[in-house]
Amino acid sequence: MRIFVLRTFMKTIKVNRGQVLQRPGDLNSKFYEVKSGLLRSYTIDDKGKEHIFMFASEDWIMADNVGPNTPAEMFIDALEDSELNQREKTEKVEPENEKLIRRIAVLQKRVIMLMSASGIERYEHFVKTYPNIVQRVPQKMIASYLGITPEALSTVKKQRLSEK
Amino acid sequence: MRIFVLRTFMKTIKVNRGQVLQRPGDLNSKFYEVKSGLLRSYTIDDKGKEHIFMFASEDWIMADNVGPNTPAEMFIDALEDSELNQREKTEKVEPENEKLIRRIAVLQKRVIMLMSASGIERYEHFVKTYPNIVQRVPQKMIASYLGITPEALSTVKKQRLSEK
DNA sequence: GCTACGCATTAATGTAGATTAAGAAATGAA
DNA sequence: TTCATTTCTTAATCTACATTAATGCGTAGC
Repeated sequence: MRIFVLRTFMKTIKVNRGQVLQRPGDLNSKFYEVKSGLLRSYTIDDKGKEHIFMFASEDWIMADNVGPNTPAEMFIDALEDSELNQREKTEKVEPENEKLIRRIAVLQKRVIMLMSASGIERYEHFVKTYPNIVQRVPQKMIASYLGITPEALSTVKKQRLSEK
Repeated sequence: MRIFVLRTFMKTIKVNRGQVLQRPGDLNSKFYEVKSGLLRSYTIDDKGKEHIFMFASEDWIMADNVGPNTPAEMFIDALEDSELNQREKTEKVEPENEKLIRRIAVLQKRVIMLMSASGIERYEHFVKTYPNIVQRVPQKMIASYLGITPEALSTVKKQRLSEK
């Protein structure tokens, strides 16, 4: 039993192989439930390289995990002719859900960083995002979080410093 | 307004720096809301190397994202003396939440794999987990999902094959 | 049936970061 | 404060994977 009556503007749509459903920067507040076919989401980094974030086949949900009315981070397109249920992200969400969605957004960013950014770039992103954590834990734990060795972090930090 | 009255056996606890709250394999069905202090979760790979999955400071929630009554994947310990609200994962969850939690579990696994497994190991895990996807997309997209180049995947697959 | 384009494979070479090791600095316990 | 332990830095060497490039293959379109 649900308490919120969701005014869900659900629409069933058919898309062809190759069709793009979302581009980075779009204020697309939709997500897609795959009834048949196959979708993919991916980013393109500064070097022009594609990084696939996820595939979604039958019964999976495909969404760019950013809030509604936040510019999209990723491309979404169809790898096969597909049939989808399209819904709005703006459906009322409970506060409990909101926390989970925020956690998914953090993890999405983390995966993208791990796949497309160098050690020093991940470090700089971390420092910007969690400045308070940086001051409270030893360097080697930050290295461990970033997926590099403390030695590499030390070396790479010095290099970056001397460049400025 | 919530419809489910959650019988939440919430308990406020204090832990000292260094104290371990959870070990891999534990059937620990608890999660922790950090009131003060700092927690960390991490795995140890086959080579004995630590990989920090997340830090949780004030107002963050620390949880090993596996279902209740599923053996834990990670260590959780305190990096500072901390005060925590401890709750049970077994609180009633809505089906909507359940989907989100499953997605978080998938992402958690993905991050751990990216940090601690080699390309070929990630490939083998992917094939085992999504055998149907493997057959439906070109190799180069699987490589992109895994975070390696198609060339590397091709080479490494051949090596593995000749070893068997 | 061709033709062309995307895909897979292979090999040569390059590089970010791992590993190892040793000394310096910081931190914590007594 | 002192001693011991952990953490950080630096440097030399090593390795997994990236890059580049060339070749052959499969398949969709003509």
